[in-house]
Amino acid sequence: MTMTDTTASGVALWRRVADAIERGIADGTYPAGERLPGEMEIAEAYRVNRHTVRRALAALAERGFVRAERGSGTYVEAPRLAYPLRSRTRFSEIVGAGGREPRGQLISATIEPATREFAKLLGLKAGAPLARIEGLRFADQTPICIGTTWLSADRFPDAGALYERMRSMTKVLAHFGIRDYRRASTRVTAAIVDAADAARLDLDLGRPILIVDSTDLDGEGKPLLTSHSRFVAERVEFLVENT
Amino acid sequence: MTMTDTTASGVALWRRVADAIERGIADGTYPAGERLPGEMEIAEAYRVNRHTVRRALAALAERGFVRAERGSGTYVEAPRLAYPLRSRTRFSEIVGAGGREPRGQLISATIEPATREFAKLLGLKAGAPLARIEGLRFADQTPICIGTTWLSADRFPDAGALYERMRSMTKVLAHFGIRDYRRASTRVTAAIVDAADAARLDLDLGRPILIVDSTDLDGEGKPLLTSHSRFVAERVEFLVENT
DNA sequence: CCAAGTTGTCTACTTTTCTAGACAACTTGA
DNA sequence: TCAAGTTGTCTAGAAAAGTAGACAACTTGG
Repeated sequence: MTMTDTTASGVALWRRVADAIERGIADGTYPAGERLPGEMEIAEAYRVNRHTVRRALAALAERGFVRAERGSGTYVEAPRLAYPLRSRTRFSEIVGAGGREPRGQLISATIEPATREFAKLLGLKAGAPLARIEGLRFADQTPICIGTTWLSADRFPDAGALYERMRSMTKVLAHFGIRDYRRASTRVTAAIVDAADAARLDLDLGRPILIVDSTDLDGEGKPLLTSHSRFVAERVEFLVENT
Repeated sequence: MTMTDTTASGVALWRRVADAIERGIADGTYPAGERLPGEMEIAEAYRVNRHTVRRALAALAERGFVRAERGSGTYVEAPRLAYPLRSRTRFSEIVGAGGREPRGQLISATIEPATREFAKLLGLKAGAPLARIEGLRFADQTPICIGTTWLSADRFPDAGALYERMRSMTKVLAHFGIRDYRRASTRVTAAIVDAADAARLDLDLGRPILIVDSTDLDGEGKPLLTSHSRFVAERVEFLVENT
């Protein structure tokens, strides 16, 4: 594509460059995490001044599509995943709705006795066996979040193994005959990623994460599971329904 | 809407004004044929210089959306209906595809004996009874064309009454079990509208029309009907598939 | 450490867009 | 016929967008 466009389109040059680059990001020409061509190179490609390219990149950076690193280059940030926080929130559905491929990967599955806190959350006795399932979730190849889920090991035997096979908590619950469940509470905070999560999320140290603590209820309103998820802040944006 | 837009959007002021007016035309704020507010009035409404408004109107005029008349005002030209001329050409489908509501209205339905010419076209004997159906077709409230259709009165009894009820030739044919048919020949010419058509098409005298003569065949390749349509030139543009 | 290459920032200039005002040419309705 | 209101066309200037070049600050790889 060249910018040898004599048509007075009424769209600024820098905007056309920005749009072109954004298309390149969306269609995979510039994959997430990759380095864009240098400003000079882009300027030559579009036959435009370097400052015009900088204007375009600044606009893209503002929107979170790219990130400039002095002395190194400008890098593609995966477009943020629009993540609605509703009572019926399913990772796989949300990612799929965004036209991306959801994937889950088991990190660990253990059984541990319920603390008083978890027991209260899940309506169990303290010390009751809990399955603790930790999973890494992707949209396409991009890690989006790490989620730790606790649920009754008595009610859901072998939940960890099932998750490993099915790669989706929704499917695990369906396996136990639970066709529908809903979000009872959602709490959102932010923090700096710790080293373990940073490595798994392919994230630099010192970067922010969004933390979502939630509890889901089954059809009768009984607590089903509770989870603690850490989202890469720069890869998602939560949409809160204000009804 | 005001243009008190401090966001550096990268879209020229005149373009935003033009887009706003175009939306107004599309959504009926400025109905086809109506006079737009004066340039000064538009300029004040959008808090913009009159020359900027003129730039916007010039762009719209170039695209055929409006027509300026010195001393009088600027008038809305209905956006031209993109009308592909294919082997499978259905008025209702084409108009519907353009997001507009197709409508047919019967003008007259008579039975007349086939002239030698029509007999040859339709593969009938000279003098065989022909249904002659004249209809006015709209896209939304805008008259687009008047079509006169001839078809065998023996094969399609009461075609006129059916058309009056169904308001679509496609549906009339479907009623006789004809699920598909295709355009055999299409001939396009132009002329000046006559008084009778001008009145029905809500068109000034002296304005041009596009004349389409066509014959449709059924699945076995036998002639089904032939028609003579007069399109308001300024309301359609034909798209010819160059394969 | 150094050289090459990158982004960040500054000044200066040109070109285009937008604003401002005046007046001509024309239409409309009283 | 005339006055009011419209679009068409000038000139002029201010504001914004784009170009051009230089150099600083920084990263990377040898």
